[in-house]
Amino acid sequence: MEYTVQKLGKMAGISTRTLRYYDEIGILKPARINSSGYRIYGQNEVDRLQQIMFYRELGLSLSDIKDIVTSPGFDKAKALREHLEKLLAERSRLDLLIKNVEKTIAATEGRVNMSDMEKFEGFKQKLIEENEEKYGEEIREKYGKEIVEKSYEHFRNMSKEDFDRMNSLASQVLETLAEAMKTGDPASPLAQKAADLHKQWITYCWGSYSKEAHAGLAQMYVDDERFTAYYDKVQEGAAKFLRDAILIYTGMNK
Amino acid sequence: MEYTVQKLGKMAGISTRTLRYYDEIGILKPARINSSGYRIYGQNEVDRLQQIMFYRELGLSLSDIKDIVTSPGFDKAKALREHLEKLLAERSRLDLLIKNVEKTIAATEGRVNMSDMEKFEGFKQKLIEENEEKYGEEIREKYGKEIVEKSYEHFRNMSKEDFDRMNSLASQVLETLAEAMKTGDPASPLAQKAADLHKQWITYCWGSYSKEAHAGLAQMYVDDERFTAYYDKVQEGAAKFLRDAILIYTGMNK
DNA sequence: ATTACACCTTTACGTTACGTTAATGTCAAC
DNA sequence: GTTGACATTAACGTAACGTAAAGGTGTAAT
Repeated sequence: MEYTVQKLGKMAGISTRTLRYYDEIGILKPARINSSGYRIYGQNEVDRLQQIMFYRELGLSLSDIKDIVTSPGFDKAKALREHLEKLLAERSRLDLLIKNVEKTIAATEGRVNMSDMEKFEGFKQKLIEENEEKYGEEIREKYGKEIVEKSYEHFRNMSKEDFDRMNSLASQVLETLAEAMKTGDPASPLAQKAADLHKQWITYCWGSYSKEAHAGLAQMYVDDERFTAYYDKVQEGAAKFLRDAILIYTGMNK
Repeated sequence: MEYTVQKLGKMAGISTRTLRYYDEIGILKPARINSSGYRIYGQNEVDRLQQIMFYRELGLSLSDIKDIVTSPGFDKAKALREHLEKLLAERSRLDLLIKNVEKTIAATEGRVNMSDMEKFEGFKQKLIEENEEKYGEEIREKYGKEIVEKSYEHFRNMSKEDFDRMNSLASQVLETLAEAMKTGDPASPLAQKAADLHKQWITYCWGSYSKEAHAGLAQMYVDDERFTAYYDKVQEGAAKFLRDAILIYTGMNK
């Protein structure tokens, strides 16, 4: 049986370009060239191509494969062992890369979260200021700028552990809030626990605390839909419930 | 502080060619070009180069790095996660390659052993023929060529299981021989068991059996130092002991 | 005979991240 | 003025093909 490039290529599942390339580098030459210059392959070439494909699947370079298939007495086992060494070295290199990339991703996501948080906090501070305006000049004068400055400062100097503890507190708030809502009572011990956790969380965030700001923030959770959405993912009405609990907690409900 | 290509290259531990290339692909352009056409880098460029080197160590392509360092709002975490995906895929590919190469090496070495065995057997047959000449024409006429032909044929058609069983028998011969030698008596049951195992081994090797050939081979174990060495690794005198046991077993000792 | 279409050919650029000449210009020192 | 260490651009080479481009061949249908 004789084959042209395309027939042989289809048999082996490779392109005609590949066959021409293999001819070019002398790894698989056609049995003969016909009068029109066409490459004609025979059974021997099919066999050799199968060998080539086999070694190629093992990831050997064409140069190595050439040595193997062209010199009959070639030490194939040695070539394979050397190839294996290379593969193992490459895998070690990859393992190291993967570890480092994973570490970097972790750090980067930390940073991204930090950065998002920073934005979030900045936004929050701005809202607090706006809010305090509603509550009156005297409060803003007393806490406003000071809190903002301290908060920014605090946030920038926050350690990884502080950050983790802060996030942990944030989830605890959500969890406790979910439980507390089953009681339906913002004055219930569980609801007050949620308010207390929320206070701790604020303290971590801002590095300082004041009832007024706390109550102001709580009101904002209801007034600003962006916050409402955040807390209402626990359950509908969660933002309102938390505000009520905090107002009771801070004694600002009277 | 200002740097020329060489100074910056030394700082970062890279070649001047690399810096020119980075300029060419627009990943790190010098702060300015002086009147002689020299590239002059400043602090910003040092910082950017450090970033580039960092991502390069994580194995990212320069094209990806370019995106990261040239557009400030680029989603680095996403790029890293995608990169990680690629790395993990590449490692899976490597794992598969490694497994296949290991399997191939095992098979190849198996084949090498087969081939070595074949040579060994061919050599043995030759010796048997030579030996039979000593024992007389009539035996060679009767068994010689026939055995050789059959043996070759048999060996070539041997299945993997046959081969494994044969090797298993070979080790059993050595084990039993070691035990038998403690008795010191080639006529002892254990020594006769060794001789019997050896007969089975021969039957597996040759696909046929004759007392004469068996006894002839046993004598060879003593006469030819290559065989002597093989059996004497069990203990000194093992080849001689085995020959005596076989001579008794075959009844050729009288 | 012409035409269409599938097949064949060679030549050559593009891919990645530079290494390596080659040919040539610049700067500071002797 | 020359030397030697620097700088420049231009160019090829690397691995294993993919992808045109430009053109010849084989055969079946018109």
